[in-house]
This record gives sequence, structure tokens and C-alpha cells, in this order.
Amino acid sequence: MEEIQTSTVRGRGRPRSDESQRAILDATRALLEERGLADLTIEDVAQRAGVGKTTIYRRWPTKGTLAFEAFAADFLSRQPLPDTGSLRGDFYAALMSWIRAVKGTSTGRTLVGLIAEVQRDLELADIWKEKFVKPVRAQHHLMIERAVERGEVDETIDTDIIVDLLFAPAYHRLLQTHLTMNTRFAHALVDAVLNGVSSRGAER
Amino acid sequence: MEEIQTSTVRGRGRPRSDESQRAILDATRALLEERGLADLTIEDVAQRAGVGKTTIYRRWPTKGTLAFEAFAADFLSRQPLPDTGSLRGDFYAALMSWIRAVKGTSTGRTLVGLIAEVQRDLELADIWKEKFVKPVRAQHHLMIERAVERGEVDETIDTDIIVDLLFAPAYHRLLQTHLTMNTRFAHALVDAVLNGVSSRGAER
Amino acid sequence: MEEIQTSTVRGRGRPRSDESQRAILDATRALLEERGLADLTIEDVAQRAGVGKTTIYRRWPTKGTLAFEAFAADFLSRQPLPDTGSLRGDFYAALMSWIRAVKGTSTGRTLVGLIAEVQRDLELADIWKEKFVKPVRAQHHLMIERAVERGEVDETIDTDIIVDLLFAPAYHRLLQTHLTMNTRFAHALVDAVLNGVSSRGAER
Amino acid sequence: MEEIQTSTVRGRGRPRSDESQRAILDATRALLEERGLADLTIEDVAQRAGVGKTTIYRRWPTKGTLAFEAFAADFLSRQPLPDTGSLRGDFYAALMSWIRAVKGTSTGRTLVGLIAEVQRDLELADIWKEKFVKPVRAQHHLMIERAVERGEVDETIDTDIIVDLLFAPAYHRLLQTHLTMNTRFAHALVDAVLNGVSSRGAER
DNA sequence: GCGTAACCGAGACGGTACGTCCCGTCTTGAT
DNA sequence: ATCAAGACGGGACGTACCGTCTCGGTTACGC
Repeated sequence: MEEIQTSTVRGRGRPRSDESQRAILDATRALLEERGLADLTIEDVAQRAGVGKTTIYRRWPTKGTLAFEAFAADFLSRQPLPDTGSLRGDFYAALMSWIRAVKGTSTGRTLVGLIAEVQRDLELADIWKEKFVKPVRAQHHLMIERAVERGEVDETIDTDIIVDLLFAPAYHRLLQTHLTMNTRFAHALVDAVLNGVSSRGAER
Repeated sequence: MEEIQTSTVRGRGRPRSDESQRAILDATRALLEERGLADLTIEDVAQRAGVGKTTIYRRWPTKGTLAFEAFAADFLSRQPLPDTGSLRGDFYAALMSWIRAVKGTSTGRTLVGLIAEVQRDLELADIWKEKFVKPVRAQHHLMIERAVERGEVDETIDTDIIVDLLFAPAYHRLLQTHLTMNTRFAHALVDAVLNGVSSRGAER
Repeated sequence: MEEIQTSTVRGRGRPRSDESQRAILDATRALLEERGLADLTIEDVAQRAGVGKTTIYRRWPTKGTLAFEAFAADFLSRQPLPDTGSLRGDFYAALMSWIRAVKGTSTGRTLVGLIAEVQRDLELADIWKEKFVKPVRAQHHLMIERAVERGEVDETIDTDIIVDLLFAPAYHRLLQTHLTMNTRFAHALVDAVLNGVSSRGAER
Repeated sequence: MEEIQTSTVRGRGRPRSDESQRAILDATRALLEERGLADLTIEDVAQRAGVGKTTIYRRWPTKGTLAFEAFAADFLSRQPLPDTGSLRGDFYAALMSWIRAVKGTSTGRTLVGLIAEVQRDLELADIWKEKFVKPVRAQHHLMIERAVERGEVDETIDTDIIVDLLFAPAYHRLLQTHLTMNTRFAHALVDAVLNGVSSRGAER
């Protein structure tokens, strides 16, 4: 009979406790909800989880990486790749499910906090790009590739620019809080991205 | 003839020292350059400026508000409103002078740090919106209004969306560092904003 | 005709304000009552008296000297030289009026605070010895001199020792708070000072 | 057989470091010698001892309690209970060893500083009475009890008064610095305590 | 009656120490 | 080898007062 085995070799001594792992992530989520990433301390997480600080540091080097893990799975699972048959439909659906996930939610506040934290934590920055930015953008690229296949978009287009055009304004409003995000915003944004802003309708 | 008078009366005691004010802002700029906002300490600023900590706290409630003041004047003065005669030209010029100001510069690092700080300092958030976001966007709106007058853009368009479309991708790349910013990026972005991304050439 | 003249020449310029002087001493007394000498600050006195800090520093170099002046006149006026006709009576009367002045009173707490302050303020120490210890002891010496004249005490005796014997235990209990002071204590102390503690009744 | 166990359980985490404890007390003693209790800073002690401030605060709530511990053991060990066979001899010996310990010494300055500090620190006041006044007085009471057994002193006498009579004048002179302490003072004081000051020699 | 000098209240100044918070590491005995 | 507990050295925080200085303004004297 084969022993089930995690990817890292079993090693000697006492194995790491799954229970502690869970308790830490739960405590992190609770504290993130209560006071946000900026006011989160490892000390508080340890106390709330009933765990020694070393047990946390053994697994996550900084509070950013810990918060990221508590945040990522939840968030990503709520951003399914839409498939409505048109680029306009896909864009609108993706944008709205993003807005729903972050607007006025603790998830949104944590997202904001993580983006802030990424700027001061190099270790976290790597994880962020690899485990968050990259997979999310990969999904968005898929939407565009399907549109290219359908002939909705020229195949010569710079797809990175398109992804930025759609989501950067959303992130911008989330961070700068200068303007709200609602269905009106989503529609206007999708329209502008697809059609551009110059009034060339007539002469074409 | 009545003397015009500022709203606050002269105030009685010893007036605040302009020299200290200057020394504090200079020290802040120097330290911002040396180690960035995240590692900036009020204590260090005070010591470098040859000033008591209270003299700083008397003027700025948090290190964010202090850093903002040290940053804003410089930055804003380097973002002149372009007037090239076309929207495409104005957009490109504005984008490029922004990129030049922030890419690989201490100013850029400070801008990033401030956006991060804004997320954790309510007092700073207000100042940020009032003294930074609002005046910068006012300039950008001007560019578009001139384009509307020239007939380059429909007057029905949502100008807030346009401003976001142009600059949000730039801020996005600055913060997420997932892609670089260069002239190629600027051209592609301006094109996309003006023309949209859908291949409507044929059917129109 | 001689002009009556305070020791310091009148000088030019605006004379010091008696009203401020009074306000400062009153505020000092009030704050001494409220929170004691240890927690008294010049800043608080100035604010309470409606006076600038410099106005205080111009008159008193330290909070000890200020507190002393607020304390001394009051206290000394309540320590009249008794004259009962016997040393025992005088001792008892002097002791009891001292106990009444300090036991459980704000005056007593201030006296204690001043003795503590004298240990850390050289300027105050000089004033204390000159303006407090010396005049008080002079009075006590008088009591003893009268007793010598009456033949109650040998003229060879060291009167400094006697003064200490009577009052040092009282100060000691005030400062160490190890034992209370009451009429029983006063009687026992006076008896012991006059008769000594050795049981010499038999052999004499 | 049951294991005898101290009242407090062993405690779980890392035990407090004896080495730090020692370093702190040594640094305190050195600084007390250099500049006295009034100018002693917890910050300086921490730096001199190579220790964090919290390590000090964890053990002693105030600088008074810290200084007391640095002072007490040393001082008390130098005040042995004399046993010369007579009360006069014991009194004189006890008084002189006290004078030798405090007159012109850093120990004496610290004693003075502590008595001042006791007046402003309630926590310290309790410790002072329990760990200093009480044991010292217990010793002195012993001297008197032995004298009672030898018949030198009436058993009806108030021994608290006697202890005060002997030592209060010494403390008084230490604090008021109005008069010096020397062998002449010690002899005169012991004489006066034993014989009283009234000239009853004749009529007895 | 004008100038000047010392005073006044207010409050900012450079500075020191406070006592607290949290960091990331370490040292226990116990799994 | 890992666990919970909790002490460790360290760095910065924001506050409280210190004693001094700098304003505009007041009050008296001596010319």
C-alpha cells in the first residue's frame, strides 16, 4: 500500500499541524474583515488562532504573504471566466462580477490593502504577480482570443492593452475612490473600449 | 478702502518658522529619495532637519501628509497641460511627460508609496483627492473639452471615462509592474482609446 | 527725607504685575491641592493663571521655588511659638500644632513633596534651609532657652540634639508613613525626650 | 512523596533571563553612582545594560522600584545587628554603621533619592515599607528587646518611639542637611535618648 | 508727550524621555 | 521537527513638558 504523500518529502520529527494552518488562515480572514490589512499584526493573528508566532513565520515570511493566501482562493473562485458569445457580453459580465466582489466588501478592502502592501514587500510582489496578476490576466486574454476567432477583433491588436483598458479603470477607481463603479460605469467603459472615443462614425 | 484680510486672524504667539518648514520639506525629499516612503520616519526627518518632532506634528498629522506636500508641488509643476492642436497629440504628450516623470525615478517611487499610503490614512485620502486627483483630472478634462470644440469628439461622451481610459492603464502598470511603459505603449494606448478595439472598419 | 525703597532699584520699563503674581500663586496652591507637587507643571500653572510661562520663570527659577513660596507663608503662620510655662507644655503644644497642620492635609502633602524636591533642586535647597529650616529651628531653640532659664534643662545640653529629638520623629513618620501621629504619640514622644528611655529610677 | 512546589507554576514560555536581570541591576548601580536617582533614565539603563526597555518594564514598573532593588540588598547587608552587651553600645554601633554607610557616599545619595521617590510613587511606597522599613525596624526592635531582658529598659516602654528617637534624627539630618553627622553627634544622641534632656539628676 | 525699556500673553521652538506597540528571533518543556 | 508560550533586543511611535525665544502689544519712566 502506498502512503499518501504531500509534495514536500515527509521529513523527520513532528509534522506541521493542519489544524494550526486552518486556524491561522481563519483568524487572518476574521481580522482582515475587522480592521483591514494595515492594522493586522502577526501577534494578533497568533493570539486569535491560539498559535505561537513561530508557527506563522515558519509558513509565511510576512503578513502580506499570509493575507494574500487568506484572500486569493476566495477571490479567484468568484471570478469565473464568462462565455456569453460576444466580446461585449464577456467584458460586461467580467467587469460586473469584479465590481460585485470588491465594491463595499471586506474582500475589496483587502484587495486594496494588498496592492498597497505589494509596494513595500518584495517577497509579496513576486507572489502577487505570479499567483494573482498572471492567472487573472490569462483568463482575460482568453476572452479576447475567442473574440479574435469570432472576428470581432483584429488579430493584430495588442491584447495586453485591451486587458488594461478594461480593468485598469476599475482598479483606478477602487484605489483613488474619486468616482463610483456601477452598471452605468460598466456599460460606458465597455462601449468606450470597443468603439473608441473619437467621433469617426460619420466618415466611415 | 478696506484691507483684505485672510479668514484666520494673525494669531497671537510666535509665528511658525518658515525656515523650519523649509528644512523639514527638504529633509523629507532627501529621505524619500534615499529610502522611500515606507521606510521614512518622522524621527529621522526631525533629526535631519534639525528640528523637534513636535514641530513636524504641529504642521502635518501623519507622515503621509508630510510626504505628500514634499512631493506634490514638484510633481505637478512637471505636468504641464499640452496643446498640440489634436487630441491624439495632446494625449500622447501628456502620457509621455507622466511616464518620464515616474518611470525609474524617485518621484515615481514616491507616487507609488503615496498611493499605498492613501489606502491606510483617511486624512491623507482627503488631501489626496482634493489636492492631487482633482487638479490633475481638471487639466485632463480641459484637453478633452478642447477636442469637443474642435469636433474631434462627440459632445455626448462621458469625459470621466476617457480620462480614466488614458491614465488608469499607466497607473495600473506603475503599481502592478506587470508590463513596462515606453513610447510603444503610449502609442498603442492612445490609438486604442481613440479608435476602440473592435474591428468595425468593414461593416461601417 | 529718605525714600522708602524696595531692595531692588525701581528700574525703568513696565513694572511687574502684582495681579499676575497673585494669580500665579493662587493657581499654584490650587494645583498643589488637586494633584500634589510631583504632578505640578509650570505649563499648567501658567495656563490656569492665564499667564505666559516666561512671566513665571522671570520670578521663580524652578517649580520647587514657586511651590515653596505658595506654601511657606501659610504654613509658618500656623506654627506660633507656644508659651505654656513649662518645657513639657511647650513641646506638646508645638508638636500638636505641627501634627494638626500636616496630618491628612494638602499642606502636609506639599511639605512632603517639597522635602522630596529639595533633594533634586540645589537652588531650592538653599532657600529651604534659609527660609524654612532656619526660622523654624530658631523658634524651637527659643523654647529650650526659656527652659534653661527656668532651670528645667541643663545649660550644657546640646540644644540642636533636643530640637531634632522632638521633631525628627514627626518628620520621619510623615515621610515613611510607617506609623501614625496622634495625641498618644505626642505624649509618649515628649515623655521620652524629657526623661530618656533607660530605667534609671532605681539607681539614681 | 509529594514534590514541593513554589506557589507560581513554572510558567510556560521562555523563562526570564538571569543574565539580563543582572546586567540591568549592574547598569542601574553604575548610573546611580554617576548621576543619582533623579537623573536616572530607564532609557539609559536599557542602553547601558544592552537590553530592551520592555525587558526592564516587564520586571519593574517604575524607576523607583528598579533603583530600590539595586540599592536594598547592598545597603541592608552592611547594617548588621550589633551585640555589644549594652543598649548604649548597641545604639552607638548601629548609628555609626548607618552613618558610615550613607555619609558622603553614593549609597547615601541613593537612599535620599529613594525617600524622595517614595513620596511620588505609590507602588514604590508599598515596597519601601515592606522590604525596607519593616525589616530594618525589626532589627532595631531586637536590640531593645534584649535591653529589656537585661533590665536596662522598662518593659512598659513604647519601643516604636525609641527606634524613632534614635534613627529619625539621623534621617532628618541626612535629608535637611542642616547639620552634620559625626561621632560627637552619635554620642550626644545616644546619651539624650537614654537619659532624656530634663535636669532631674538632682531630685532623683 | 515721546522714546525706550521692561514687562505682558500667546504660542512656537529644539530637545529629552516617556511608556507602548510590534517586529522577527530565541528558548523553554511538551508532543 | 514542530508546537504554544512568552521573553528577548530593537526601533519608532505620538505625547508631555522642559526652558527659551519671538511675536504684537502694554505700561511706566526719564528726557
